Amino acid sequence: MTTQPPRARPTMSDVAAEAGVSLKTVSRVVNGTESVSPARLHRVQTAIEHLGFRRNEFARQLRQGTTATIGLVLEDVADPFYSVLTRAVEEIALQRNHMLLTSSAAEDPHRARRLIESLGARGIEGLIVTPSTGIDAAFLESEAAAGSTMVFVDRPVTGFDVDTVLSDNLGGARQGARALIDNGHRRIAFFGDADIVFTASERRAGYFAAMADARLAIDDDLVVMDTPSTATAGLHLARMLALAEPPTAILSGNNRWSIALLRALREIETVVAFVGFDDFELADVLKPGITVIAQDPSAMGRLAAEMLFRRIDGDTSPPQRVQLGVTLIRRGSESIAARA
Amino acid sequence: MTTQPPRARPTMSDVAAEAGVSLKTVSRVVNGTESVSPARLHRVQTAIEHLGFRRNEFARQLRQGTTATIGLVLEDVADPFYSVLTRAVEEIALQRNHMLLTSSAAEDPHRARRLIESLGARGIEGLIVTPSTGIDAAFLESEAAAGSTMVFVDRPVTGFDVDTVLSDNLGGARQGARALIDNGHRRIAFFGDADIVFTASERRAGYFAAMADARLAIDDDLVVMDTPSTATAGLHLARMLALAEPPTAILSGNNRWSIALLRALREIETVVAFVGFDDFELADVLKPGITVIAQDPSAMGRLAAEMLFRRIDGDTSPPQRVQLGVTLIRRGSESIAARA
DNA sequence: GTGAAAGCGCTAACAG
DNA sequence: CTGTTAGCGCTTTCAC
Repeated sequence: MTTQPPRARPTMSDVAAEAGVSLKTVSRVVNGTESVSPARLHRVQTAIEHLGFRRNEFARQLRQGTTATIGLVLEDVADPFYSVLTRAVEEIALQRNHMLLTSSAAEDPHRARRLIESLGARGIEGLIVTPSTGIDAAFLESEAAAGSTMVFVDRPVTGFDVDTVLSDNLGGARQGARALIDNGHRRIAFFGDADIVFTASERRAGYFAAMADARLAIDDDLVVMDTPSTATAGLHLARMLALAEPPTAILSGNNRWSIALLRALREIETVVAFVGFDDFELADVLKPGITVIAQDPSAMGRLAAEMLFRRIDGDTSPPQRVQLGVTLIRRGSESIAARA
Repeated sequence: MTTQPPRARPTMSDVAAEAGVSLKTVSRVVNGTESVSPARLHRVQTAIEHLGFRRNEFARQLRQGTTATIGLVLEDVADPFYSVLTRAVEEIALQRNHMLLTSSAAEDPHRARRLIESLGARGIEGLIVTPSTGIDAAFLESEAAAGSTMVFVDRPVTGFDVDTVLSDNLGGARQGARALIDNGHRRIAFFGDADIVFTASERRAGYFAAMADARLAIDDDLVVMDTPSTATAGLHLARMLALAEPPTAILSGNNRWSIALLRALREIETVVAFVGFDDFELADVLKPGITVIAQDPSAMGRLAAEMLFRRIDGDTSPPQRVQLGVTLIRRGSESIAARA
């Protein structure tokens, strides 16, 4: 067992000693800000290479009071919506020479809180958050007061007014429902996430609005607000299809419901008209192609990051809430006949 | 005597002053390591809450020489394979109270290098990397020597022996090709990424092996090694289907090729037997279900993170290379008749 | 139990 | 152009 000697990273003093110059001269060379005589410059550079010196960013940041790091807390990086958003934030951060600390709150407000505290303690300069449903607005406010600028994305936080980037959830769902109604459907089922989730209730409101626009009654039997799963999708479908007037179309409130529902529909070999909120890979390869209301997670991430950096740069204008449009992509599934 | 500018984070000295105790006592309370008399404890706690004090992690880390942060550099977080892997790494990091600095190298070795340097300078304790094809092994080695333990995932680095987590790429592709051969196919096309990509050449080798096992000749016209795109998928398919003996089956070397090919096949309304490397959402909803060779990105991430923390904890045993098995999931697309 | 003093590695301020 | 002297906010001796 050879225990390695603690290979201590060489410091600037080590370099200074090796090169026979002062600490400050090394600092000048490393930062390249001020000029140093060619002879010394060379000596220092040689020493740096020889020792394999790298500046300790922490010491520097401690001194300068800046960390060149931003944080991103969202529900789940493994979800395509968030992973695309993450990538967009990364790009902006990289442009600004900042690194990104990321973490998934997994829909758990306690975990979200812990993560945000942990990021705050690390002195991030700003934080982009998808605020978990149920997270304490007062906590976020105190955290923001403690130093890190915040931008909310995907969901707002009631009672705490900060820059926020949202999709037009209501308008999108309304548009999707209308596409089904325009194709002659009047019995349209809606599947959304638990209604405490902001996007879920907004989208349901869009569905209600479209139904009201067409003077169609809402049937509670056709409205499901629950966490998506293939099993529950199957149960609800079975229940609905056994109704005297079964639904002829489905409006799915999110990606995971769409996938669960399509899987369940396939299992019971049933075809109904379908529109889903959120685009997903292969939606165009299925037969018929699945019509979706597409958000632009990349644009949301980019915008949130840009807003954040504007604040970091000192912008003190009032907080703004930006709502991005969504796009109805017609691929055929919305126009399946009301009676198959 | 220094007047506090607005929004300055309170420090331990501020707390000490407010509570009328020494700095060290505050430190003791904050860390909870040593005992403090109840009276002072209370005074300090009150001061902490009153001032909204939070410990500056950077100062602490500077002093202790530890950052409680690990880095993750992969090709693209937006790719489901990597986003699932990321999530798994996050979980292990969280268990260990570490935060995660992530970034996408976007298949650009220069960018990868820049990111890794940037992470190294931030004093991360360890780094999990999907080494970009073409990245300099010497650079990685010097970076590792400079302090941060490394673990490679998904791809090895030739000439630099560190802990590595891989999938059984060769065995998986061989198994996939055999599934097609067993269904009577002899003209099997293979689509892989550019052959400088480790996983691509391994999988091609698996395809070659299966063909050799069955004493089938390789037809170069049926082997494509290129970056996936729907456009090129269409061109290659058109070319192949115009051959005297067109392929009756396709083995796709990765996720992106699978999607591009399925899209192109749908456009030209052609059905061939199909097996793809990497599982993907909705593979089971398509008709027929798409048979895949499934990797386990979550297990890969978890394993890589566990190996990394073992090293951080001081394990100095020789580097190991772990190969995870893959699973052939039969969903029907492999058994489409050789002549449609 | 408690506190004073000495740094961690770096940069800023101010001489020469 | 160069070096000296202070710190950044915290933990760590080592005294009391």
